Amino acid sequence: MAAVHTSDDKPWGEAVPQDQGVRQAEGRPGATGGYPTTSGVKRPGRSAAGIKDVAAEAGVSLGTVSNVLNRPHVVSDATRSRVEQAMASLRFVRNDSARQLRAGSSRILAYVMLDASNPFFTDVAQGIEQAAEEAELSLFLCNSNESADREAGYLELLEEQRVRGVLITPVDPEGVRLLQLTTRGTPVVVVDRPASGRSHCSVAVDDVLGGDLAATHLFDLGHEQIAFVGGPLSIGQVRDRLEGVQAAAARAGRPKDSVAQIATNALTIAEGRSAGERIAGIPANRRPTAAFCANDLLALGLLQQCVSLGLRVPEDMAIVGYDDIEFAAAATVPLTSVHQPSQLLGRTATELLLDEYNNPEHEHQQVLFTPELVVRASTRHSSQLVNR
Amino acid sequence: MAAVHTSDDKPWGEAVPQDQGVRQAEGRPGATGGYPTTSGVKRPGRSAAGIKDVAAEAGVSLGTVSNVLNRPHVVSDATRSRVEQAMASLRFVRNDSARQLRAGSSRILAYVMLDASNPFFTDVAQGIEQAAEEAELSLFLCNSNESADREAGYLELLEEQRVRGVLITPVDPEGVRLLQLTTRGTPVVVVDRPASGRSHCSVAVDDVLGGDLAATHLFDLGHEQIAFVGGPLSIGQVRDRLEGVQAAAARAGRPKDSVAQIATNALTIAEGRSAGERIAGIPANRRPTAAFCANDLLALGLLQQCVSLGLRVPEDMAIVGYDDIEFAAAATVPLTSVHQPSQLLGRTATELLLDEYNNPEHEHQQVLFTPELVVRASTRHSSQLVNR
DNA sequence: TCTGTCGTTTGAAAGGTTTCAATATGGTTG
DNA sequence: CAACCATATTGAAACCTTTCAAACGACAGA
Repeated sequence: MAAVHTSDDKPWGEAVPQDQGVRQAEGRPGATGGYPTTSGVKRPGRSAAGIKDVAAEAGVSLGTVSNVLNRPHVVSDATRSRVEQAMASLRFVRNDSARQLRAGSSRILAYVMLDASNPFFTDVAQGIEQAAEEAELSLFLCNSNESADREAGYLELLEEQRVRGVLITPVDPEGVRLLQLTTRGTPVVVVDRPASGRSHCSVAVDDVLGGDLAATHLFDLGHEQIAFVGGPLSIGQVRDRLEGVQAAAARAGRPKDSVAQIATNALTIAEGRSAGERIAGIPANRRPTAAFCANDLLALGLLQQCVSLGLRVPEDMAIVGYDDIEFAAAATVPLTSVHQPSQLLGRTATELLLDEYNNPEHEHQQVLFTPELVVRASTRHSSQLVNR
Repeated sequence: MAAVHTSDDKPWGEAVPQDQGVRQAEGRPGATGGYPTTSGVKRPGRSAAGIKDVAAEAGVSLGTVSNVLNRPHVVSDATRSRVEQAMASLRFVRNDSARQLRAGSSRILAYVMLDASNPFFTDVAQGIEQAAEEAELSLFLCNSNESADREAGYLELLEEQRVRGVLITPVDPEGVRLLQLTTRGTPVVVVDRPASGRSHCSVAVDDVLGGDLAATHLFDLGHEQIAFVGGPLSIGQVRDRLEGVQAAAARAGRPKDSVAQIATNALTIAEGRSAGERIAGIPANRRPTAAFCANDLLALGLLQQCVSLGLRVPEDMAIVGYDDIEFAAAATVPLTSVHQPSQLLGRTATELLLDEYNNPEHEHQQVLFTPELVVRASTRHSSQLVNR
């Protein structure tokens, strides 16, 4: 029973082979070979002392123990400490399922995020978390990872869990599930998209304006030909930002073809690189001199590819991103980007959610924030290097 | 009741003022001013149709409805569809608290992550999520954000929720709470740190070896003086990586002072910049010609600062990071980095957790993966630009 | 017609907590 | 000394589901 496992026996199911060696030429392989494993023992097994056992141990009634848990002030100091001691010695852990079943209310909020690996959304999550903490609520993060199925699964789960409320940046804002939630009584706030109907609150940033700001900035700098890098257009944010670009072009009296659309399949770094390749492939005389990317990931990929193909940024190619994530500001050529108040977005969404829960007079709102352009070196000639 | 709110009345609690205008000189302010809000109406109110109501509506017994939910095959087609119809018309949502209370088991896993905004951990989370999905379990993410309090709060909550298991990259690996969990019967797997005791499984990467790989690489390239950028040393990973560096130096027969320690207060981009400033401030003849950073965030900050202060990378300053996050590979000067199999880490941890739950013979294991050095342009002279 | 079998449905118990009206215990006041 | 009060504690009901032994009905075989 207390045997020590050797590394060739793998008691925990499928083996996890380790790819090893150095990826590229130079490195040293280091100590290759599998992973050593050792073992501990004992499995305590959920003993599950309940409130009842605690009561018995402390020589009081059920109700008193419950009071210690929920209304400590009504119970005398002596009894309370006796009960607390009993809890400790029995290793009592309150069963939240039972509590919630009886009490009806949960202290949990959930944020179903579109893509946990995009720093923009983790920023939003941070804002939510702060607001939740102030309200003494806990936050669970769920990553739909842009899969509608996963999103639906999480929504179902959260509904069954009777969470206090759900914040979500939806894959499909028109999905039935979202409506279902509110219809059946779980408050929902949509983050980073205006709500489609009037069935819940939403908090978003004016993406059309954001696109406009970016394009106007580039036109003001004298660029005649700019590229809009982004896609697919099924993503509302992308559509809106492009619309803003076109509005800016129109307002500035530019011809329709002053904006070249470079379509991408997703808003990722890899797609940004691919876009960079395509742009660099355009003959220099017809090549846009500036690119506005639908988000910073694309912009970073684009930036990298341009530099690696010998285009200078911003001299040969000015770049504007969107979201203003930390990595955009931290790029070797710091990126000009359209800043969204991401934490504030999260905080506001949470406050709306709480209001919906607490305030019987609550009425759904669509809050729209204003984005800001943050100008950095990627659109500013190096002669005027005033970074940071 | 269906009144439309004007923007100067803020029914949802504390006002959220919007900072507006453009950060730096160039931009256009765009449409400034507050946010317009509109309102919908109606609050459905948790009506809460239960299994009982469904049974009544469908004219069957409680047990039958439960069977439809849990063992659909035992109930006749006719009854089943009748019940399903009743569920739909009553908008029935199964109450998971009650289910879990009675059934005892939860289908939820949780990953308490150290820092949701560090891509390394979201990569780990991705691996966990995949493995969880294959086992038909759901994953909740909790962000301790490097706060021991928050971590403790989450652990308590998860324990009360009776989740199936907890994966965690702990702030404090020695914390009592962690022990408590396992003692009381919630399976725990520690991720990215070897478990301290033998009370639970752990999955980690050999950080000493990683540091060794990095330093050896730099010494092999001919660097005489290298800097180790990282801190605080209270973080185990940092200690180990530094230890690896020193081991490499010793093995290569380098003098003790061939490694300069540049201490940081955290593993962030900002701290990386600050380290860069300090390094650049060293007189050129005594300045290290290479830096190994305890993680990629530091390395990115360092890279940016060096370039902005006129040091060429890698010619004047070679840089090696750690974690090999996507942004490291995507930097304008792609970063050499010590790769950790982050997704695999998550997947393996999950498999260990499941084994602990399913297999009565389970014994705790400490799995250690081997890191790999990925060489990129930040340590390779541009003459041999073979990036990817 | 009786018995046994199979597929379906039922009824009641159980799970751990919270809530609340009711009771017990001392202590004060008139 | 009785009546009253405040404070502390109790007991039982309720929350909604799952589980499982038992009941049921129909039907085949004897």
